[in-house]
Amino acid sequence: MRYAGVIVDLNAEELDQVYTYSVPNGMVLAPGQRVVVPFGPRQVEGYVVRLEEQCELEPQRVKPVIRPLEAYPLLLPELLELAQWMRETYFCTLASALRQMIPAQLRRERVRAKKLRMAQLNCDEDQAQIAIQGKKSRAPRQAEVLRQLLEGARPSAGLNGSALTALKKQGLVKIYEVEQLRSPFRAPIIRGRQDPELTSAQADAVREVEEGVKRGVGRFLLLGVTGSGKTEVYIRLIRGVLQSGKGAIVLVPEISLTPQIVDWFRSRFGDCAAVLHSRLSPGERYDEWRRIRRGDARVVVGARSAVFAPLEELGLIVVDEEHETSYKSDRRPRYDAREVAWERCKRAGAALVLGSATPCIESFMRTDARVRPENRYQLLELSQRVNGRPLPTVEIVDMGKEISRGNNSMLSGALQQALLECLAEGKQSILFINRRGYSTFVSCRKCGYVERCQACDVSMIYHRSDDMLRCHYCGAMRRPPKRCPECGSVHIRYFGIGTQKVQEAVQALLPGARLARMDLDTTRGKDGHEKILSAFGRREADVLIGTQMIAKGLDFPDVTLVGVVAADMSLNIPDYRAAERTFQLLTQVAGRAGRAQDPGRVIIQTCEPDHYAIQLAAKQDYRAFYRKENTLRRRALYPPYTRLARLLVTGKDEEAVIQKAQSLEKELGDYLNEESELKSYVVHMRALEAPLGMIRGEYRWQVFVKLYRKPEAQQILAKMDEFSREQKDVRIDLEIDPSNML
DNA sequence: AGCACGCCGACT
DNA sequence: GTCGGCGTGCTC
Repeated sequence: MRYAGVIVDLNAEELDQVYTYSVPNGMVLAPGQRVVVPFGPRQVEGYVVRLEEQCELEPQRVKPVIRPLEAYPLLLPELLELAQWMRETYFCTLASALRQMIPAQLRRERVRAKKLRMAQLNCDEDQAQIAIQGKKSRAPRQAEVLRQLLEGARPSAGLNGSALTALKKQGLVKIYEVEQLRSPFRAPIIRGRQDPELTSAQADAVREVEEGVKRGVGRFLLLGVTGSGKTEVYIRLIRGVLQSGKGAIVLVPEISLTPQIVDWFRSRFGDCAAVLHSRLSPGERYDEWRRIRRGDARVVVGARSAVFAPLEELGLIVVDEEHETSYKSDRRPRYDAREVAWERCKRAGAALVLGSATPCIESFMRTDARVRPENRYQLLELSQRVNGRPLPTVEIVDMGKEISRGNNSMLSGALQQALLECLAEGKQSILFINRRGYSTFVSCRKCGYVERCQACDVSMIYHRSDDMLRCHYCGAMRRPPKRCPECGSVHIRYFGIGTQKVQEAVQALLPGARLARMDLDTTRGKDGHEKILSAFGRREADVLIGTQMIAKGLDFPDVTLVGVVAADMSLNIPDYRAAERTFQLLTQVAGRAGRAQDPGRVIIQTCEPDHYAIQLAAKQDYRAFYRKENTLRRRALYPPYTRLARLLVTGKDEEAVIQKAQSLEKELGDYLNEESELKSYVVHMRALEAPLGMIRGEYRWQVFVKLYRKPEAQQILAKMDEFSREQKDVRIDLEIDPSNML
């Protein structure tokens, strides 16, 4: 008798164990295969994790496997191991880790392979000829089908009809089905695009990775200024991996997975490339996944979850723009794709390359020679733009001085001048506003009253298009007041900077210019994002005005001017990463300018011209920023020197939320007193109202725990996770080093 | 996670 | 009397 160890596909703590089933005679199973098993009074899907000859349980307790769901194992052994690691690291059930590794629609059989019915002759040509003659008058459809099959064509009609069934019955044809893959690629492949010659710095980086891999070094951080050609390094590394018969995964932030990027990868790797992202239809996603699983596609480009792509022989994982927050999952399990990538690479003997112009502080710290070798990243550097194009010149404009000079416009004299020149020269410009929302709020000039959303406790934003105030968080709408609700004054002022106000100011300055605006409002439709960018790329607009979302993306060769309207907006939010975010944003934005022949010009407007994040972004000096920021983090005991864990308590009942947060603090304190050796790993602990005390009508409190980064501290995190389990009245969510502290 | 069982209150 | 609310226990 054979037995199968099965993880049932139910996400509950009590069920997070291996159940043993007997394998009926004649059923062939392998680890990684999905099965249907009886479970209590019903049937559930499960994953076979191991096969055994022996079974410790009494025979009457063991039930047989009902059937396999597929004829082959969906999960590779390597991914089964990875799921085990995720369970321990992210405190999730094995079932929920395994769920990340297959297309979601596959569960409960909501998606199937698309089958194409095919027919082939089951007799020799002479017999077919005789049959055609015999059927010509009595069964013309059958004769036609046979004739087409004889010519080697797929019968054009009647593949599902009675003619074919009749032929099959007579034994003249065989009917079979093949899996038809739904390809998500729209454009035909443009083949034969030549790989360009590498610069010497690019070639060095490629060589260093290849040599490092031979010496057993597995992790690399590619620090490359914007426009230095990191992608070409990735491509060359992938070519090497393919040559050795292995495959590669390229992770990119979801926002950069545009059809252009996808087509571009296709043009370099042809059918060998597969793409996995959220905009694929369930069928497309399943079929791309199948192409990878079957080994037909060996280069996978995708967002976060593509780190689980079922490539059997993995040689390389690339994480592009590694500082992006989207690599951390915002749902349970809250995995970090960069960590998962490394664990997977270790098991597969593959190399991991993280690339960015502005790596996150945590990552860059690991390039330090003092870091233990098993945790260290080897640093690779591309410090020049390709073709020796200069970095754009960056000017910082002090907006405080502008106001004291009497310029109340949101566009400084320098920026106005530059916009005029840029338009006169027939070039394009980009204006960047780095925070929707925080901008156009309504306030009273007399008493300072600001209109706020009652449900979310943030200032409401004025939208000129429909003359309404909107809440950025819950979408609530209200008419702006004519008089101040506090003091009755009529001096209501629309304060701040939004994309619409900038658009109006620019239109007034450049009446003939064509403007395009890009923010959450104008990109709402399907591919809205895409449409605006490609229109701008086709030069259908002279000035592009937008938020965050234009900081990344494609090269626009005709853009010679980039203006940052208010650089300090993201600087003053209560988050220890505010300076890092601002630096990253400004550096990325500045990199948009002057990517072709013309030197670029960047103008940064700010009220804090001396802030190091702004100064060093202007100089595009990542290393200096790193040194400064690293020192501050060490002094203030912030990550990477510590770990921040927070239990976020949310709920509609304010009293219950506050009480729960405070009792959590107490329970955790009691636990630490019991396990006194753990206490020394805690820097401090506090229950506080969250910076955004209310969102969508729910109150928010948090218990913050700052821990030293020691393996022993994991126990404290496990305890906190235990506290975060199902509660009534409130919801509790454990986040570790949250990417958003609000 | 989801189903059976069981114990209580409210009704055709 | 019976229907159905949801707390409790169990699943190889």
